Amino acid sequence: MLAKSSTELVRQQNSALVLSALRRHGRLAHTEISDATGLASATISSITADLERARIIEKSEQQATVGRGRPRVLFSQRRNCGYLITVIISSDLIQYSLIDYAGTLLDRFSEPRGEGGTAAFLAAISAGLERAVERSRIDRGSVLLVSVSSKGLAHPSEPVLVWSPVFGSQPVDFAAALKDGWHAKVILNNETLLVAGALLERQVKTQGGGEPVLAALSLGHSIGLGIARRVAGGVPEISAPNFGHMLHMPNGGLCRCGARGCVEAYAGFYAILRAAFEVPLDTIPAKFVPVAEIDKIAARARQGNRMAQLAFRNAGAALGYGLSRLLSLHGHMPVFITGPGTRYQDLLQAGIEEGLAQTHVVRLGGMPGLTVVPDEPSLVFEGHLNLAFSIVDQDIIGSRQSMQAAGE
Amino acid sequence: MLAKSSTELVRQQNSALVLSALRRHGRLAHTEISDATGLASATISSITADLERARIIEKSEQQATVGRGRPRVLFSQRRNCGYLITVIISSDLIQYSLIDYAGTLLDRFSEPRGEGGTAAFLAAISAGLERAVERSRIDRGSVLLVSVSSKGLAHPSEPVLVWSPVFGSQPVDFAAALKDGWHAKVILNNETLLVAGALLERQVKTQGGGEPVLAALSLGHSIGLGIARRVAGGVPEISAPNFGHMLHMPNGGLCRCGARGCVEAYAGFYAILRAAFEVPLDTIPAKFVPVAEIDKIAARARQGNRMAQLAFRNAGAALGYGLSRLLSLHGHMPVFITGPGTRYQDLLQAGIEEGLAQTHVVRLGGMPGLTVVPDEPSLVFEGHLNLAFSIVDQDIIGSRQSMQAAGE
DNA sequence: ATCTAATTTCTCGACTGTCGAGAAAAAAGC
DNA sequence: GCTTTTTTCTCGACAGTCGAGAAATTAGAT
Repeated sequence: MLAKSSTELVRQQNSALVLSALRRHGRLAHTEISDATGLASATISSITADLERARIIEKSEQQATVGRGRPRVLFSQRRNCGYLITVIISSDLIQYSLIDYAGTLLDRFSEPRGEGGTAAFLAAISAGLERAVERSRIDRGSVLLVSVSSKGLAHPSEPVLVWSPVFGSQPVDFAAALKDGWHAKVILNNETLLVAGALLERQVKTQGGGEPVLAALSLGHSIGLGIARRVAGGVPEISAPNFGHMLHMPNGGLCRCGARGCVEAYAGFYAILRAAFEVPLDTIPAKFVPVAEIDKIAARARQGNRMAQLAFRNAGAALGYGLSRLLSLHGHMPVFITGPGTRYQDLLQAGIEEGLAQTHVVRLGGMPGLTVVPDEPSLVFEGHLNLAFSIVDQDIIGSRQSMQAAGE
Repeated sequence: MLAKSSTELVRQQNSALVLSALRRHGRLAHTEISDATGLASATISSITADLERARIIEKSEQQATVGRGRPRVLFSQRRNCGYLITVIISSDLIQYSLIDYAGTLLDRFSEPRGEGGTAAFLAAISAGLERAVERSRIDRGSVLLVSVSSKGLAHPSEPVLVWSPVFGSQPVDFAAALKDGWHAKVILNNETLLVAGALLERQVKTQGGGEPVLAALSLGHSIGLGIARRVAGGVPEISAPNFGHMLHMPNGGLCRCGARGCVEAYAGFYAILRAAFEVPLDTIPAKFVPVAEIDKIAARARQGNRMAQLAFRNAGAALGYGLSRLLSLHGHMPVFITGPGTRYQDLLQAGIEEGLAQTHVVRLGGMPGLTVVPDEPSLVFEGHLNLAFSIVDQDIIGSRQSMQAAGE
């Protein structure tokens, strides 16, 4: 069923539009907002007045005026309107970042990821969040959103990790990490989903468009994939399919997930290690492989060692076949490769292309663009900010009380 | 970028809401529309008055009033507001249906699909369309939409068949089938996409909800797949990925598409034939296999013939592995199996389940629901109507002239 | 035959929103 | 000090939704 519309929703939508223009371009003047949003000047006056009264945005201190005419009044988000904490979970560390409403990074620290079960893990995160607010002397209640990312499968609507390399199918509910005194909403997303979102937003910013859809492939100990698509409504649609554990080969090598023949069981770091040393494919996979170990194999491969070369080539082929299936089921799209595994791109490339080349989609639409994007951590952080602020802004605008009561 | 909103769009949205309620439930009274849409009674008055003035809806002739109180006034679409033609292309026939704006089928006929290239094909369709309007003495100009369906890959936005079993990658632009005097828009969709859309709408109607996503799998000479998803906005999102030509097995059997190892090259009718007779897998596939031929193989399989059994089982496995990949990349969802191939479900089932069972998604989310839905043709037609009328209604409402000028 | 209750449709005024035009503000140049 | 230029702000017109209650119309009671 379609949703009904009303004049209030119109104002909400257009307020969101103003706020998102401010996010994208930073400080803007009245006229600039009007240009960016397409709304009439009078409408901008009305909306900015509302937002200012609600203490969501503020007029920046005057900067040196340039050119003649009435000086511009720049608007920007009120820094202490609220805060955002991002929690980036990787295999060995948990990184916490505190960001104010204007998007400025206030604090960042990492803590080693301890051993133990999900309870201990959640307790550690809970402590980390407490530490984050205490270090900056910020009221817990003013944290609007905690944005968590991890590898693995996130529940589509709840902040629950449905499957992860570390805890398997034992669910982890991050909502439980917030104790009393916190009012923040908690969201959880797959890491590579955020990367895909960040890449799409970068495209919008630089080319003002470009292809409307892309995939991000993260190579490392595990294999991550995110898809981002610009869709009619305006809000991009991002998802993180279970690519790493899609079937590559029936009855194939044993994977960390317990299944057989997953893509990861051929292309993950542990799989490359296994293949290079000709360990039987049903060997229980290594919990963790230091990058140095794979570097050694890569060095041998680059020196001509056949077995090492084959390990990378097969890994590439698993990825290529997997990508060909991705393109078959999601349509043709460019692929951006990121993660620690990109340093072996020279050894993987041939296999990837071989795997891709056979399929009908590729024969029809051509080889998809394969671009290596090295700096995964900043993409993840960017993705966090994009997604988190769009949610925070939506929530703030949605709660009409804040817009009206604050005006008293 | 988000889209800007305005009060006019609000009216558009709500008018569409009223029209879609009318589509779903048939004739409705003022109060019923209000209940169905959630709009205030006064708003319904205003909108229905507009639509009536624009000659889009009309008050039905009074029917026997029941119960006391002021008698209801029922609204329904004005039949001759415009017409819709559906063109359903199958391997041997082309079926034309003429439907009025109220959704009543006025005429239907089929013509054999001739030989020849794309030009001859388009000319035949052009003639078929002419015949459709002439038989019912309808003005070409009052046909609002021609909705075409076919197997194969449709262009995402244009009515162009990008790949089809018959014409291969030679594109067919159905817009060219309309000559002078026609103002209709032409849309083209994959047949199984329409099936998926129809199944989703049926779920909405009966259960008022149910799972928000499903897949339709059509088994026949070729393999079709459609995905339908209820999404926040209200308009369902339907797509037809290139499932049949997704890679099933690297360097596998030759497919009609020219690639090797496609799902279809193992699960299509010609593939079952090839496997049952132990013809080498790189044999050029048969253009067309009569169902009777496959029936014979099925009979032999049911009588215990090993080779025939294996042919079906391998076909099932190709489908099962393919579906497991679908679930990996699109999330867990129930699958509805349709098409002529459903009559061999008993022989395919085991293979399908075997192929599905191995994967991570299935181990996590359980075996997906597999439901056989026999009557594919009516699903296709239903899908045509759903999609076509939602577009027609949108267009009619969108063209503001019709709403205002008609009031003179 | 008339009155009352029930039910539905229609209308009015209040409210919220967008927009265009032009007034007001404020700095730079002459 | 006046003019030009540029930006912001304000006003009134217009479009839309909503709640309340009036108007319409029938069934049943008296």
